[in-house]
Amino acid sequence: MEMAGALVANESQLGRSGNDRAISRPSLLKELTARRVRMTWQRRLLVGIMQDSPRHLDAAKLLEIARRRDSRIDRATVYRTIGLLKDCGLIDELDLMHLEGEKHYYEAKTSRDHCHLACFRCGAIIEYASPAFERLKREMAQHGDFEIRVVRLEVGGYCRRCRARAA
Amino acid sequence: MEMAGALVANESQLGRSGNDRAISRPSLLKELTARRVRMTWQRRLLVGIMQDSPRHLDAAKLLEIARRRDSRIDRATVYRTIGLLKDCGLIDELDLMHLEGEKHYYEAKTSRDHCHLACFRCGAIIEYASPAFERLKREMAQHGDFEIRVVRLEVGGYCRRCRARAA
DNA sequence: ATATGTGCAAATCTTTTGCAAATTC
DNA sequence: GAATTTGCAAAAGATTTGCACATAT
Repeated sequence: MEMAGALVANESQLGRSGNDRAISRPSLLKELTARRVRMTWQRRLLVGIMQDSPRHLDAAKLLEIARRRDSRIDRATVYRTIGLLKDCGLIDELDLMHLEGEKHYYEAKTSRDHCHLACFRCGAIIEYASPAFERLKREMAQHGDFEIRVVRLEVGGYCRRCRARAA
Repeated sequence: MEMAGALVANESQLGRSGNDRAISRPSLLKELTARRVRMTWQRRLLVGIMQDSPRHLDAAKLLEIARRRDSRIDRATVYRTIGLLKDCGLIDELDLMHLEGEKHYYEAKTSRDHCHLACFRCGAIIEYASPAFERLKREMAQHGDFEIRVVRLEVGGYCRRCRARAA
């Protein structure tokens, strides 16, 4: 009995969907202090934004939002903090199929990996998680004899709405 | 970031990953002429290199190799040709987990999609194809109601050899 | 007290672009 | 001959870095 996947979210909100359990996000701040990472107001600010943000942020957007709350924060700090969170494995880095430029997007790691379907036409980002994905990961780890730390599955194509519109 | 050794070439065993048949690569040149794309010696040269190359090339490496055969070729032409091939859906763009910098890597599209396992320690790139991957794609297309054009699955972690070495 | 993090500005790296000249069909 | 492609040089965009100063533990 093959269980199909779930559209986890549409462009913004990770939450619950269909008959899937909710997808949780651990507190980035807690995770950092648990790792005995030094805390500064800059890090608290940035991490707070990433935590709350409903959508995928790129470094520039993150800086912009942070600056609105405290203009003393610098671009370099944003990049350095992103690097820190990445190294700790607390956020994932995405390309979203480079729909607009070469920048990267970030999101707090969720309890279940999910992939991103990017519509070339309207730019919608659909998140998709499924047991088949988990199974594939398990298979790669076992059969490929590989200790998986990060997985990034991105798909480009056309969403239902755009296909209908083009027909 | 880290990255102990040099990027080991393609450690791939495309024909052996998963339990599958050999994977073929259609002739890029034929595909292009079939699409009535104008042919120039620059394009022939670049496409020939991509076709033959056993490993993943980035734009700079591609330019370097091309220049050895004809120094008149320009960096811009390389990028423009890559763009052309991408638009035609004849090559795939990879990040290989950004093991060294933000550049992109390219490979002629194969008859079956495969994913890339990148070892954070030794830099080896292992290619992995499997029916489970095909199944997942089918599921995403059907259940997510999405017309898939490009799929990119990249994994970062530690290969068997490096795990053994670290133990 | 000391190791670590930050702002600033400049540097680096990759990719893109405007335009006149060259090439392909 | 008209449309397209190229080389060149410069620009753009994203990210990183050196260093003197500030901050956290």
